[in-house]
Parts: sequence; C-alpha cells; structure tokens
Amino acid sequence: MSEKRTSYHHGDLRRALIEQGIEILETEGLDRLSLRRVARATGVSPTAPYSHFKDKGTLLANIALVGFARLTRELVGLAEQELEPCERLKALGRGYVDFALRNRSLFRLMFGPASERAGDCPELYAVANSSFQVLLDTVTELLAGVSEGEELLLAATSLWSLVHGLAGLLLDGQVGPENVGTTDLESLPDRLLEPLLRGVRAPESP
Amino acid sequence: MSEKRTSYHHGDLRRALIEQGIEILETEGLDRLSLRRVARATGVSPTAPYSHFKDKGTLLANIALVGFARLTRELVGLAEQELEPCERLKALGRGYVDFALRNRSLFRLMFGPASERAGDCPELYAVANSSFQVLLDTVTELLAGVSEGEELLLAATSLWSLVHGLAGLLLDGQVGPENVGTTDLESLPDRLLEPLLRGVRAPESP
DNA sequence: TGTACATCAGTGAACGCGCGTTCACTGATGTAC
DNA sequence: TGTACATCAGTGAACGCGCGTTCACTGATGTAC
Repeated sequence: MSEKRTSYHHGDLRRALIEQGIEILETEGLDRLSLRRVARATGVSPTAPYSHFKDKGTLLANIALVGFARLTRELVGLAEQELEPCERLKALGRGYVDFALRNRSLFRLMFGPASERAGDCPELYAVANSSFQVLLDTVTELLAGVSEGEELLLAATSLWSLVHGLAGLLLDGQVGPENVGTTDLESLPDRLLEPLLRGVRAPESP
Repeated sequence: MSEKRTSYHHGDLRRALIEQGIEILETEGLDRLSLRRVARATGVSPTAPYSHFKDKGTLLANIALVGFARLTRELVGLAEQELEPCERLKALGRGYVDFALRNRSLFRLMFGPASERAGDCPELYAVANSSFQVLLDTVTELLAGVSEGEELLLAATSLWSLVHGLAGLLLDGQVGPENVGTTDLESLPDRLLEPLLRGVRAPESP
C-alpha cells in the first residue's frame, strides 16, 4: 500500500497519486477517498499532491479521466476483434458491464460527481466521448445502407443507455437473479441487447 | 428554510427531517447533506434526529425510501391512464426520466450510496421493486399471448435498463444535444424506446 | 376534576476526528559557465 | 571537469471547519388514580 521512497523526489508522483487514488477507490470506496489519504498511501506528505493538482476536485477529475481512458481502451480492444457488427455490439455491451463491475467505485466516480467537475479537467468530456465513438462506429457499420445521420446517433445512444443502465442497476443490486429468472447474469447483457438490436435493424413502423 | 417552533415537542419531526433532507439534497447536493445540517434546517438541536434514526446511514436510507415511494406513486399514476400498453410504456419511460431530472440528487442517492445501506432500512428493496412491478405489469399486458414468464422479466428489465441509463447519462451531461442531432431532449425517451419496443414484440430470430 | 408520576422527544455541552488548504521551508536536480 | 545558482518537487507545522456521536439533562405530554 504505502510505498517507501529512497530519494527525495518521487519521479512520477502525479501518475502514482492517480493510481493510488483508483486503488483506494476500489478498496475503500468513494467517500474514503481524500487527498490526505491518497498522499499517505503513496508515501508522501499530505501536501505533496498540490504540486501536481490544483485541489482535490482536480485530482478526482483526473482519476475519472484515467477511468474513461481505460474504458475506451478496453472497448477499442473488443471492437478490433473481427466480428460481425451485431456480435461486436454484444461484445461491447458485455465489456462495458464487465468494466463497471470490475471497477465499481471508479465507474461511479466517472459517471457522477466527477462529471460536475469537468471544469477542472477539460479533456474529460473528450475522453468520455471517445467511448461513445466506438459504439457509434460499430452501429454505423451495422446499419450501413439502412439508416444514416441522426438515426445512427439515436441508435447508438439507445444502446449506450441500455448497457449503461444495466451496469448501474447491477452495481446497485437493483437487478439481480430475481429479475432474470434462470438466465445467468453473465449472459444478461446479450439477452437484453438482442431485442434492441432486432428493433434497431427493423424498418420503422408508422 | 429553518422553521420556528413554538412548542418543545415538534410533533412530526421524523417526517420533517426526511423532507428537509430531500430539500437540502436538491438545493445543496449530496455531499452537503449531513445530520447536523438537516437538524439545523429543521430548527432542532443537532442531536434530535437520534430520537428517530439510529444513525446518519439510517436517515439516508429512509430518505431514499421516500424517494422510491414517490417514484412509484408517479409511475402508478401514469400507468392508470387508459392508454395502449405500448403508449403506456413510453409514458412510463418519460415519467421515469422526468422524475430523475426533477430530483437529481435524490435520484442519485436512491441508486447509489443508499442502496448499500439497505441493511439500515429493510423496506428499501421492497419499495424499489414496486417501481419495477409497474413496468413488469405493463410489459405483461403488451406481450400477452406473445411471451411468458422469464421472457417478460427480461423484456421489462431491458426497458428499465434503457430508461435508467438514459436518466443517468442525462443527469451527468454525458448525453446532450450533441448525441441526438435535431431531436429535442423531451422526446428522447420515446425515440430511444421505439426500437426496443419493436424488437421486444418481434419474434425471436435464430 | 386534580394530582403524581412515568415516558420519552428534544437539549446543549463536549469529545475526537480527518479533512482541505496555507505557508515558509528545504533538499535534490539540471543548467550555464 | 568543477562550481554557482535557479528551479521546483516535496516537507511539516499549523489553521479553522464541520462532522458523527455520547452523555446527562430537561421539559412537555399522557395516563393512573
């Protein structure tokens, strides 16, 4: 946890603080994440973080930023597997939910308190949007020749909403075995996405 | 804000504390919601709440409980309007998102910190589930003769996920005008639900 | 109707705590010559 | 290669704050007689 340093200067304190922040987030939860605690865990004086972050909010925003970057990286990795667009979308859905469950408090920080701190970290929205872009690209491919422009945006947004909502409800324990009968939780993203994918590809009805 | 009392006993302090808690939640946000602040705003000594709630967590859980009760009440109200099942589901979706936007911090409390405090308020899950029940009933009606049992559960869960995710993303500002082109945000729930409803009613493909 | 008493909702002082942030500082590092 | 110096990352003491919770208490209320 708290690492010993030999030299006066840390070398990579900024990165270390963010990583310890994420560590604390996952082991202790969001409300035990304080500037001082992060510093302590990193083996550095309580005020050292101020050399790298303007204030606590900026540290949090930068932790969220790294979270979004990781999420995007994972999604891009999944999108690069050569799958049919429809299967690829399901893989992205599973990946998204999986990320949320593996990074519970980080995920909550990303979509919540931190987003009101966007002022402290202007890149936040850009990186967050790059996750959406992966989805949008795949949807575009799926619907090539069927839909265009705004309809693609809406289709991608509905997929994102479903998967994001599922992640949140699973994190809260609001959705659990009692909502899914004999379906196992692992295949839940697939099962829930199927009807939406069917509907998205079907022609509009009046 | 802080009310003056004439009598020593308040009369309805328990309810008043919960309501002030909700008020503070909406005007100041979740992290300014403290036991002492709620007491102060209610015009009562800092320790008076302990006559009604074991500790801070129990107060929060009971605030969330009232939140779920309100949400359920609103949804039931919408479900009682005599609409086609499909239109009724859209109305429920709009109502859900609308509730989230009108009760931003309360909604966040309900689906988040409070749900880990379920131990402090055993009724929490029951009331939360009653919101889901409204959805499930309407889905059951929509799919009468088409699906049964587990499929109904899954269909209702996918609808809930989509609408819940949309609410969260709107709250965060992650979904905004840039994700929806010329579609206005008000009709967004409808527009996103349409493909899912289509897919849910369509026969399964192999 | 009037008095004695039990109950318990609400009081107010006090506790220890960890927090975010400030400030003047110090020690290591890299650069200019 | 060696010295002087500017830079700035990290220190540590100190600040004021609001918090959750405890405790012995007090004042209003309702009930038993």
